[in-house]
Parts: sequence; C-alpha cells; structure tokens
Amino acid sequence: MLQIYNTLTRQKEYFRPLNKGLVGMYVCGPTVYGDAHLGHARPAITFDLLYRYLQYIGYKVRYVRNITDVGHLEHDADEGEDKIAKKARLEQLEPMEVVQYYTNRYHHDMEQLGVLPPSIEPHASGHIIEQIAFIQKILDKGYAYISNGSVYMDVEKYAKDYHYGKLSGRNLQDIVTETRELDGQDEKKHSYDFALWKKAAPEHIMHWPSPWSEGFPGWHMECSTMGCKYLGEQFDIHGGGMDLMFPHHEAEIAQSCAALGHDSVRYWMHNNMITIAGKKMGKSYNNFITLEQFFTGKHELLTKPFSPMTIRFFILMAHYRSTVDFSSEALEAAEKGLARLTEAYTRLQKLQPAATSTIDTGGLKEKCEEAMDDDLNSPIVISHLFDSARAINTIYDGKATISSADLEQLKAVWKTFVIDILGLKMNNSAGNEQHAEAYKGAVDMLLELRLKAKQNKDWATSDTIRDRLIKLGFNIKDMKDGFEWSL
RNA sequence: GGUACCUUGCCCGAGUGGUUAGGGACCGGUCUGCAAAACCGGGGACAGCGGUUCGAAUCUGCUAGGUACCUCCA
Repeated sequence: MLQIYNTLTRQKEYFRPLNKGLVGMYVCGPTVYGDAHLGHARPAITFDLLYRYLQYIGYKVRYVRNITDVGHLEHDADEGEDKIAKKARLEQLEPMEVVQYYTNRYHHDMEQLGVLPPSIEPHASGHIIEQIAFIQKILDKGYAYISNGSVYMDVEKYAKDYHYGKLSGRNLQDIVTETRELDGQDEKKHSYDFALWKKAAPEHIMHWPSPWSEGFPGWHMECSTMGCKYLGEQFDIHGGGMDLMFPHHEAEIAQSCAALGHDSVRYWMHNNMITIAGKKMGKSYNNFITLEQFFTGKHELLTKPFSPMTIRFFILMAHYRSTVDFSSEALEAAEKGLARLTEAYTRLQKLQPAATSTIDTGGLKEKCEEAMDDDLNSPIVISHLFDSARAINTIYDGKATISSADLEQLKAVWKTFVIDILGLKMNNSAGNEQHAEAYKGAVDMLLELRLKAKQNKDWATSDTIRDRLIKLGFNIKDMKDGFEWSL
C-alpha cells in the first residue's frame, strides 16, 4: 500500500484518498516569464511519477497544474511591478504574448522529458473572477481588511482561530521579529500580513477591475482558488518545490481555512532542490542551466549535450526528497546507466524462450512495487532493474535459459515499470516506421558486407566500412557470429 | 539571528538497529584478425568524539563542516 511523506505531519503516511478510487492532485506549475531550467524539471518529473503510479495502482486521477501568469511582485528596483509586465515592456511585447511564448516552450520541454500533460492546466489570469470571489469570502469571514485599495490577510486574527505556521513549523512571534521591510508595509497592520489583492500602480500593465481597486490578485491566491474550483473544497494531494513551503503554501492554507473554515489539502508533498556546486539552482542565484541548454549542450559547464531521457533518468536516480547535485560527470554517469538499461530492454525483446528457466527472474514486480509504495523510491526501483538487466544479459549470452511464461512476465514487468511508470522512452528511433525500417535495412546490409569481407580476411574493406560508420556516429559491436549496431 | 535539514567508498546515490543497494570510474577476466563495444567478476564507506545496546552508517548528545527557508523562487 502506497505511503507518502506528508510535510504536514513530517512522516510517511498511508495514502487513503478522500473518495474511493479517485485522487485529486494539485501541483504548483511554472511562472511563465522565462525558459524552464533543470530545477523546473524536478517537480514536473516527480509528480509525473506520482501521477503515473497512482494510475497504475488503479486510481482515476485528476491532476491540476497551474500556469502562473499574473501577480508575482518583484522586490528589486522596480518594486511592486508585475514580473510579466516588466518583461513585456523590456521586449516590447504584449504581456499575453510573453505568457504564450514561454508556456509553449515549457510545454515543449516537458514533452521532451516525457512528462505527461496534466488533466487541467488553469491560468491564473483566466480565473480573476473566481479569485475575487474567494477574497470576498475571506473578507466576509472577517480575516482580511481593505487598505488603500488593496486587500490584506489579517494574519493575527487568523492565528487566533487557526494554526498559522503548521506546515512550515514557524510561529508568529518568530515571523514578527524576522520579516523584513517590504513594499506597502505602511498599508498593512502587521508586517506578516500578505496581500490578497493588490492595487495596481498606474504604469502597471496587467490589471483587472475589482470591488476594491483596479489591480491584480496576491500571489498565493490562484492556488487556493483554482484548487478549490477544480478539485473541491477538500482534496488529496498538493505538491510543489520545498522552497514554496513558506510563505506560499502556508499562505494558501491560511486563505483556504479562512474562506472555507477547514483545511483543503490532506497530503502536502514537497520535492527537494537541484543544486549546482552545492548551491540551489535558482533564478535568484542566476546559476541555472535551462533545459534547452542541456539538450543542445550549449553551456560552459556542460561537456556535451544530454538527451531529455538522460535528464529524466538522472532525476529519477535520486529520491525526490533529497537534494541532487548537478555536475556534468554525474550526468554522464546517468547517461551510461540509462544506455545499459536500454540495451537490456532491447535484448529482452529478442530473448528466445526455453523449456525451463535456469535463472530466477521472478519477484521483480513485487520488489518494484514495494519500492514505489515506499514514498516513491525510484532509485530502488532502478537498482532492481539493473539487477534484472544482469539476469537478462546472462540469458542473452546463453549462460542461462528462461521459460516462455517467465519471459512473458519479465517483458510485462519491464514495460510497466520502465515505460509506463518511470516514463523512460526506450526507442530512440523516432520518426515514421517505414523510414526507420529502410534505414535499418541499409545499415544491416553494409555490416553484412563487412562480415563477408571479414570472412575473406579482407581487413582493409572491413575496417573501412567500420571506421566510416563510426565516423558517422554509429557504434559497431562485433559479436561471436554477427554484429550489432546502434546510433 | 530564528527554524528545518544534510554530511555514506574516487564520483553520483539508496538504506531497515545485526545479512550485497545500484550506477559511473578503476582493476581483473570473457569475446576478438586488430580495435571498440558489450558482458561477467572484484575491491573498497558510512564527518569527528562520546553515550544507549549483545550489536549502530541506522537511536541519542556534543563538535566540525554544509545547505535551505525566513524576500521572487520548482
């Protein structure tokens, strides 16, 4: 039975959905004002893994992942200005044009990484009306106040009736003494009050009418609102990066409790950060490498391009709650490991069944399920697959045999865990099938010619064929009585 | 300063109080006209110092080092 680590209780808990057979899951998506970097791949892949596994164990899942395209304030020279508006002015584009541009690029990157699209991908900008209604609810309950056209959460009042800080483990008094001076501080009763609605400055491009002012929603509002709209007042799982725990998710909890009178989320899940030289990879440190840079290899820290599947495998090789340190060396190791797995998968398809099995290939499914049930322990799943790969190779080498029943079972388990759950694509020969067949036949023919040359001890011809193919990027393997090749 | 977390072999990276994680690199072997690749096998570890325990990498205390959040962040 699936156990997941709930940040709220700081321990692993058995997962029991609110509604039998159904799971509602919300994950914080990207803010679309720049290209996605490696850090963005982590939650996408982590919760993609969860999404896939939940479906595997029989749940119907509604997976909501938002697009943030309004509201985030910047805290530099242009205080109070919407990030997207700022970028838009810089590039002389419509704000929605920027949003569309980066959303498209995000989608493309995610598809490359084998991340399945969520069931619903709502935009914050498309839910202004709902957000206004949600704010009004909080006002009606008395947990918010209006100040100079903006609406703020009355955290002190809220904290009297509810537990503010239960997710991040903070208490109000700590927050009082530590919160820095921010824009609009004078409008707020307390420094720790956060904006639910912000009045737009005159030069602000993205703004909407509301009962309080022409402005935009506070940056925690969209998740409370859209989660509630699409998953209900209460739902099962809310995920996101650890860096969102405070204040973002804490504020979300407060907003939802204030408006609804009860918690919305039952299991909070947080993936850890990707680090680079031990430091978090993030926008603010300006130490990030975009996914496109990985795919093309165009970055000074990269020794070569890395395929999307290598990136995915690299992330899955570590547990989602651990930090994972990026380096070109670690990525190369992941690449080779993935190649080994891919090779074993290909060989598995070619194995010939025998009358009996002389090697134990059973139990793989149970072991992999056990690892996944233990808070999505993908590294353990992978280690089991490597063990299985060794058995496959032994059979392939003719040093063991496998029965037809065992073989069918092994094939099924590999397909399920490698392709369906880990989401690794094993065939790198994309494109139309006819094309691939013809191409494959041509290379086979060349290597058959080489084999003949070898048999005639015509080394010059055989080496010429091999060397030229290698130069074109092929790997040629001489086998006992034949050959294998890959690109 | 407050809060939380981390420290595993050459590198990456799992881990339940007692039994092999796994991958990469390296070394040895198989194969081979040569080569490459592939495959098989192998060694090595738990930051330091105490404590609990029959037994601790795993629990506990201290020390050292590091990270994250407290401000936009995946």
